[in-house]
Amino acid sequence: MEFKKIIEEKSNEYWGKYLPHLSIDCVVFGFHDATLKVLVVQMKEKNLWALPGGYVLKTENIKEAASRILQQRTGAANIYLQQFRVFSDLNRSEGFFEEFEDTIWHKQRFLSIGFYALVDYSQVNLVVDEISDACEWKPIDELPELMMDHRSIFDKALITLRKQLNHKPIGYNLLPEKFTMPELQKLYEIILGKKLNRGNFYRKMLRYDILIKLDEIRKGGAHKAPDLYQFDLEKYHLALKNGFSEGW
Amino acid sequence: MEFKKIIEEKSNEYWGKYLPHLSIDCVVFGFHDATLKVLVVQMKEKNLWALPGGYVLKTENIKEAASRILQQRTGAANIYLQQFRVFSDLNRSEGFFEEFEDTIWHKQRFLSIGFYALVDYSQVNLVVDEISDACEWKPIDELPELMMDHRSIFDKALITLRKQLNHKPIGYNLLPEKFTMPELQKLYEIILGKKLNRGNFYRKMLRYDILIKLDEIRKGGAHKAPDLYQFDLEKYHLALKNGFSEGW
DNA sequence: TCAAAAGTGTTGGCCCTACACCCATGC
DNA sequence: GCATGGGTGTAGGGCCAACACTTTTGA
Repeated sequence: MEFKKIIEEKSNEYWGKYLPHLSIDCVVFGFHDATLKVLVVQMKEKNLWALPGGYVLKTENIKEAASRILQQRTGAANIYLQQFRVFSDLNRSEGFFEEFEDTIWHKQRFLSIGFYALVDYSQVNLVVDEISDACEWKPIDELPELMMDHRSIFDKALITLRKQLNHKPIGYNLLPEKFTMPELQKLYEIILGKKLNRGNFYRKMLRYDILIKLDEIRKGGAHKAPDLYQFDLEKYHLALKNGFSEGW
Repeated sequence: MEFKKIIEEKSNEYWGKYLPHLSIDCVVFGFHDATLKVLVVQMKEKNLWALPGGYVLKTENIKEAASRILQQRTGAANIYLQQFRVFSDLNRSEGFFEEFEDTIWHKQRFLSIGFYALVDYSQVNLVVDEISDACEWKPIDELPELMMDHRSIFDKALITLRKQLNHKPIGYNLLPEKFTMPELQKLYEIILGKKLNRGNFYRKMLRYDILIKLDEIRKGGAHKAPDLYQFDLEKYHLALKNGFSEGW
């Protein structure tokens, strides 16, 4: 079906189902191939990229809404979610649905609640929905141009992620269950945006006493097989309560 | 006029003026008499205390809304404001306006955007409005019972304030222009909830290089007159960009 | 044999805590 | 003289950055 038709059809349904004026946009981070990636969707016929988002049912709270939106998009449940900011500028959607009637749902003034999400890249199966042409992971330094104010939503999410690295279980949620020390270091380096010294990183991580060294190693790669670790969840959450010391 | 009458009268006006389902609640901090205080208002006839709050005009963004709400309440403009969280639980207002018609503005489901505000206590003139009996500063450890989920809004604000102490101009906005080193230290101790060593605090503050020592001292008190300082705004904001090192 | 990973050692420096001591001064 | 404030000294410890060396091992 044509984009305009779909939007018009949805409109009536949405007015009854969702809270007006309120949307949710998600910045979904995943880590793969030593790269931090973000989920973006391409709007049908608009040839424009956007952050995955949706609306808040009249019968749910905003975290449930974000969770539902992402489950539809990724197939994954129990995604780690943090709200980080409300975007409320009057002109944030500008003339985006100009060609539609004023009574259409999408043409309201929307305030958007920004969530960032951390997912295990390997657990995600992307879903392309009715109003999008594509749904893809993009490296954070190769993001396409995003519609409306989604670029600044992303920017703010990344800054928040960086600040919370020592206070939230970010490593745990972005990495697969088993991972190597170089992978963990790479993740930290990307989020912080700077190189870290290997030896010092290794010692500091072990000193935190939140990792369990497994009896396995990762075979198959070139060179020496790296050791595998996993988080000691109990100690990890205990450490997060206090926050790790800052200042890398 | 009677509380019920006022509410009913406001209702029609509000439906036209404000965005539905959305409210703003402010946790306003002030520092006075070596005590961190919070602004609370007493609801008329309800004998219940609440955080000062309001709604978002259809023609303003949320920061403008919070600013307007606080200006009406305190007479002060240019108040330092930070949004920190959206509160969206379905039962957060419970049966608070039970005795009213379902169509009344106040009986909607509200999502509330939490702001914290930092004000110079000495610059504030409190205003009691139509639907409140009182508007008072209360020490943070002597807060009265608050309506709805306002207690948890306050709790979250205080936690946020503590976390942001080294990343936002919190000292600057809570203190008068000129202040003494013991006052500054007291403020830090209260926000952090622990005693700090005087000599070390003094050296650390000076090392930051964000204070200007004035040629005046505060006469009149008992004992030795303490030196007065003010913030070097330029250096202060520069330092905040990077964030002071954590870990008191 | 080469390259990546693992593990360890060392150095100097900074900052933190804790405690202690000095001086100044208002009442 | 006493309480408060201003200012400084120091000892010990922790962590950090930077650098360097060794060992292990898969392809």
